[in-house]
Amino acid sequence: MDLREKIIASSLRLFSEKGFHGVSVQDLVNDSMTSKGGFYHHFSSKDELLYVIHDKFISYVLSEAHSAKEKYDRPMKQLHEILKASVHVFDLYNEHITVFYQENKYLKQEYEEIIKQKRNEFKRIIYEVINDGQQSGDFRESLPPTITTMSILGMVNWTYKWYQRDGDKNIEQVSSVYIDLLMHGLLTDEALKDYERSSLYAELNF
Amino acid sequence: MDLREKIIASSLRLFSEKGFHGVSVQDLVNDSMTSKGGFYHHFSSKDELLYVIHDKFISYVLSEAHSAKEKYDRPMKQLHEILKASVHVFDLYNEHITVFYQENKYLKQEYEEIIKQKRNEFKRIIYEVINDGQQSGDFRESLPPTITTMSILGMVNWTYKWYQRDGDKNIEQVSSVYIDLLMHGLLTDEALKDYERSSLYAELNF
DNA sequence: GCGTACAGACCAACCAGTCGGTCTTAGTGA
DNA sequence: TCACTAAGACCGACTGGTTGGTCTGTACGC
Repeated sequence: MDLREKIIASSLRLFSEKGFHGVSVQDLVNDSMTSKGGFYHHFSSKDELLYVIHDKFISYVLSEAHSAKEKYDRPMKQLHEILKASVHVFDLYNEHITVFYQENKYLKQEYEEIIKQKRNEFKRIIYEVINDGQQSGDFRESLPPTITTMSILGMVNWTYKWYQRDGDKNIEQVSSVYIDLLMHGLLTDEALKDYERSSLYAELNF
Repeated sequence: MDLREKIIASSLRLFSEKGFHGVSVQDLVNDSMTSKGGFYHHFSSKDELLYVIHDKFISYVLSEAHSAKEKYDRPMKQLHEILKASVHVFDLYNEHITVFYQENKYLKQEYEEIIKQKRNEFKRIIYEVINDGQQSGDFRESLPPTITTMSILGMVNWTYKWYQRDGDKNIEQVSSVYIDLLMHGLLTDEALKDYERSSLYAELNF
């Protein structure tokens, strides 16, 4: 692991524990066993480091969401796959996500705009699936798609506040509950029957 | 409005906009048109001000949740009422909540413990309703109550990230969607029929 | 000998909190 | 009624400590 990665690893641990403002560049430098010079050789500022962490996570979750969506044609199945993949990311990038949601207020405007765009794209993917699903008859039409999108995002994103890798529930159990709850919540009676007959339902892990 | 309230009002606006660390005591003092002396006459530290904001919100939401729960005996109806009341608080205390969830990492330990206790009590109320409802047959038993509780909390709490008082959706529409989604997600087929026949369902505002 | 990777002393800016002081108001006693 | 006192409310210059970032080096591979 080179120095740049060591600094990022230290910052992830320290930022997610004490917050961006609770950790000084000197703390970072001590923890990763380098120096101020070393730090500023790799990053132009403390703010850039914060941006790098943000971008690494959001870019990853975005690519996962895209490929999950492309895997199926039917909205019901797309949603299943997107939920599964997005929640799984919380297992891999738990610390990135904690920093992402805790400290995004402190991103400098130039960085903020790049991140915002990617975050909106993620939102758009889910919105489209909901919308398509209402048109195709998978999802109940009485649900307004904007609020529904935010409900789903809330349920999923909140995971970072309480989920622990070494807790008594694993991430597949978590995503199974989200999927089960949301499928019952969203699907029409007929689509729900289809869903419960499908292989996707069978592989849920309670 | 006395000076203490003016300082709190300024801090709510500035903290929720720029974050706790993005606002200095001097900024606060300028905005509320007082002085360092005035500030420290009313608050022992910047941290105490942060605590006061936290406590005001969490104490309110807790009392609302308690009285919502006491209003009915049947878990299904208790949940309906708790969701409605909790989401409504987001309309009243939007700025408090933003500060609460954004800056709770930076609460000093002495304050943190008081807040944590109240937050856990809120969690416990929902957990109990879910648990009671599974025993009474209102809620599907295949859902693990812990993860289910956190799913609900996530959906509700995330509201602060996107809801705007002057947006095109009002808070009753938001809570109606949450309630509709969750009732379909949680209730057994029979309980759902009961629910849709009830007056609570009739008053939902889509 | 030249560019890249890193070291660490140093600095200017900022910030939470202090402290000596003023102004207002309420109470008291003659 | 008025002089005096005490206390609470508020003021703002000042301080000690911390922090992000800079700058002058140095070691080393090519």
